[in-house]
Amino acid sequence: MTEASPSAPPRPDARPLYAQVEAILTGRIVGGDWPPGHALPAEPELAQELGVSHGTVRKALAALEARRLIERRQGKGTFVAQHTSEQARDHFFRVRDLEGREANPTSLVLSLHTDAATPAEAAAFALPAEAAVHRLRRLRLQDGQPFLVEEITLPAAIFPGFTLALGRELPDELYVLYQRRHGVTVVRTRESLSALPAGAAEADLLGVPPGTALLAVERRTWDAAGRVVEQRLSQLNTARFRYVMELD
Amino acid sequence: MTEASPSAPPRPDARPLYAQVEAILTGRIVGGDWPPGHALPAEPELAQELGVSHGTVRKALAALEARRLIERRQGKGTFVAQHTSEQARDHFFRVRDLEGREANPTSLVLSLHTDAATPAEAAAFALPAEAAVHRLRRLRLQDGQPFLVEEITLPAAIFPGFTLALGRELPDELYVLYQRRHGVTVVRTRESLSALPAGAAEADLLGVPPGTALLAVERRTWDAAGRVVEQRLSQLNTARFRYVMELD
DNA sequence: AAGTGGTCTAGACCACCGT
DNA sequence: CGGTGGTCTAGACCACTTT
Repeated sequence: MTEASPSAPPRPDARPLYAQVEAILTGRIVGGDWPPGHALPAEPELAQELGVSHGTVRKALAALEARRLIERRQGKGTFVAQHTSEQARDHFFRVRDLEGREANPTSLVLSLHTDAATPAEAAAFALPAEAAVHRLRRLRLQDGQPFLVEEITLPAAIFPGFTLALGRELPDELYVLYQRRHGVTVVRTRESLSALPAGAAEADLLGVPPGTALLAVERRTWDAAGRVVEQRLSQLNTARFRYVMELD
Repeated sequence: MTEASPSAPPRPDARPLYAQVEAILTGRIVGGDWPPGHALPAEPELAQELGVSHGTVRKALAALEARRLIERRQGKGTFVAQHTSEQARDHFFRVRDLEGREANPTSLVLSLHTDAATPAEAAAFALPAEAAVHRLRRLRLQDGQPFLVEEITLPAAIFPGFTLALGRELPDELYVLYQRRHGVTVVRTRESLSALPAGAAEADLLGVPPGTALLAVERRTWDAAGRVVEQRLSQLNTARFRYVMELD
């Protein structure tokens, strides 16, 4: 830790100590020193190693917990967060049925191939022009009924050799797979919602008349290192499901 | 504060001290002991009055700040939150233009009258059957162009004598008005989004062809005391504006 | 019993704001 | 300058989990 001695003259580090500790621990987690599920050192141990007090370590850990990078369990320890299907769906998948219950959909992969990024995609991902991206198109169904079409774009540089079995159901949430297979921990998304009439292809897939009003969700996704790691366009038939948001 | 003496036998209060302090302060704020904008006692003063340490008071205040019930300003003091137009819009109004800039709309009141709650409304507001509710219909415009129609329902018991000048622009966000004129502090909303074709009346108001896909937002609103204080249905033309959501 | 995270205290010092 | 909130420490004790 930077010295806090009374005579240190210029700029040790303008941020408070707990913020510095938070940054150090964030770096170790996103850098892979401690993989998902791994236990962090105990609080007194961290305090001694970093040369700060117990309380300062706890304040940093509280911030990491709020960002969902770690999980703390009394009596057991502190662990790097594992993305589980339930957590990922609960947190980032805002679709609920008309009674407010969470959807529990299955996924059908329609296509997956790799090609050159459009200029807009290259800009969004901060990639060179025409860098390789994977494009995934899938249909999500509840009780055998399709209700959501998604087109997902991933930079090949971040997801080398990304593969999925076509036409097969996906058991896990995609974000779990990103973490387990590619070390990508999703921590933030930004979504822009609009309403649009169903095109011929989407109408066919969703089993609705062309022109039916659909809810379009354009999502951009960031990982713990602050990189844009995914873009997706989802089109939702809101006859049986809604997009639900709580603000407080 | 409940005694924490080592010999207190049964259940003083299972919650941690800071949670008890938070509950006490919440009660004073929502009860009106300290109106919006009023300064709270200084931290050492609160600590002494409640018989807890400085650190415990600070932890409770941090929770109140996270809930946006108070604002702390270093060197000045801690104040009961004032809803300002900017804050209310920023936090609860998720509409942005296509470049991500915040909309800065004006409002046109189309109608305002009082009648009997529907059974669904009575249930939502926990009111007796056919209790009085105010119904407000308004149009929101940006640069003179309408883009949003809203129907707002308020329980008359919570908003006695609610009035607005018809056909006039509203300078302030409604939630500011709820707090200033009726002592209602909005702290939470839940929104359910769907896509639907524009009806004849909405199409006419928004200047779009009937059947145009609109984004429908059904909002339910709670105040700091946990009461449902508002329901509204907003219909948004997403040609120029989007509903934007950040999750992390 | 030992080790973990969770709570609480008492006190020091700093950064900012007003007079 | 005195008063405010913000940071940091050292240590005590509690609650929970595992051995």
